[in-house]
Amino acid sequence: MPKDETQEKEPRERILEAAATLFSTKGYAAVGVREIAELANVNVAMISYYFSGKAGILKEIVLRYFDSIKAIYDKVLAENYPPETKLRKIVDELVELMKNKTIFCKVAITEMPFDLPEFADFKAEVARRHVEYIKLGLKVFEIFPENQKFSSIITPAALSLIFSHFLFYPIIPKVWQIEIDDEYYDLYSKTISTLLLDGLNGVMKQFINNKIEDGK
Amino acid sequence: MPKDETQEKEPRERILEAAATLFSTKGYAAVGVREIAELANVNVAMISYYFSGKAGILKEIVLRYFDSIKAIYDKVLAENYPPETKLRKIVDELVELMKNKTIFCKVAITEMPFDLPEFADFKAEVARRHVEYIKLGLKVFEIFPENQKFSSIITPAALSLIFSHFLFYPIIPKVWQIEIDDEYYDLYSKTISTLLLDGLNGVMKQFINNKIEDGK
DNA sequence: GCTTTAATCAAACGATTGTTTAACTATTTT
DNA sequence: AAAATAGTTAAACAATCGTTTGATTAAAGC
Repeated sequence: MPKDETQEKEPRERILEAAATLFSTKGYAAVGVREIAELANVNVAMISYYFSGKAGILKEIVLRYFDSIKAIYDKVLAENYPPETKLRKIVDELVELMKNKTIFCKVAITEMPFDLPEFADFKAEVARRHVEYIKLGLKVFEIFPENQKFSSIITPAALSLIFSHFLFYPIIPKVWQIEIDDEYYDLYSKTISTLLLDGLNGVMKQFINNKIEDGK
Repeated sequence: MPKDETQEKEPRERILEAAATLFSTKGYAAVGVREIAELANVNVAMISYYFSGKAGILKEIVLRYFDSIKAIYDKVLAENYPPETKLRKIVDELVELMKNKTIFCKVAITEMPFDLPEFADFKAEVARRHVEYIKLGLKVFEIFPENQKFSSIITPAALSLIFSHFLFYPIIPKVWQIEIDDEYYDLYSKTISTLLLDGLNGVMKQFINNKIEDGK
């Protein structure tokens, strides 16, 4: 059997994929650089060489994730559909993204809740860059365009709703005896879309009622 | 100023709270035992003495979280309300739980997606113990009592929806300029309840339609 | 008051952490 | 072909990891 190393991806990409795989199952902090290097089939020093440190890998993973999100966002918003259709398309695209880039998405999402000093500036910058986008989106979808509190509740709710499957992933096959295939993800996408859209409709009604009660 | 050490909680509890605080912000794997001991104002050896290791702390945190969930579950299920009211009460109680035990809940939830070897058996056991409960709940709430796939989608969706605020917590104040107080949590609880209930109603309709399409 | 048990401590354990160094090979550039 | 750059390596770096040891103090049992 000839060595297929020539057909292997470049070292930098191998490191990124190996790291994403390990981060997604064990979490960023629980993974050592030697473990990554071994899985990527490179020398440990290559991590600092290409990413100037372990933290650099996570930063690139998170950036790639946000770029994917942005691409979906731009694509759907450019189309000329009614708000509800746009929202359903967004959900479909996000589920599709997670199917194709599962480990990258899972890493970006599961590391969000944590506040490590070495990522403080990075996170602030990433958050800043995406604020306008989130707000623009809420305006396009015609969801509480002017209410800060509702936005701060709805946006995380929608995102964690869409990604819920991946947050609970290692638990799900242990609890329910189901086969997770393309058919399952179709049902998943459709169900989450409906849950989100019908739910948002209800919240909109509640929002309007609250306004009336407040005498506005 | 006299030393108030006598009024301090017992060492074991201090360790638990210090660890929960640190785990919730930095994640389990990123926190060292010396950091915990320092914050708890105890000697490092006390961690192994009381919890037989760092992993023991996380196990107790997770167990306490599940006990709280179970208590809420038992309480609401024992009451005689229609399914929708029960579900809304569950959400209210869960939000209340998160307000009072924020760091414990956040730790239990944020560590769920990870699979560390030292917790493999523990997680399997915890999952096993709660399968019957989840299934019983879906039956009581009259939500797809017999459909495995829908259950496996809806249950994680509902949970991550309810807990979404805490998953995104460090991000939220950076993106939206809002004051997070009791009033905010009231709105949060009401909004999430509506989103979930109206969303579930929509999914139920979809479920019934699918059955008809399948010719059942 | 003696003995036993529980609790706490500083110190050291070996293992592992992320990163850097300096030598080396391979590839480009000139 | 010579020089320069890029890529890769094993080894060592200091720092930190979680845990254990053995001594010491405090509390409880009799």
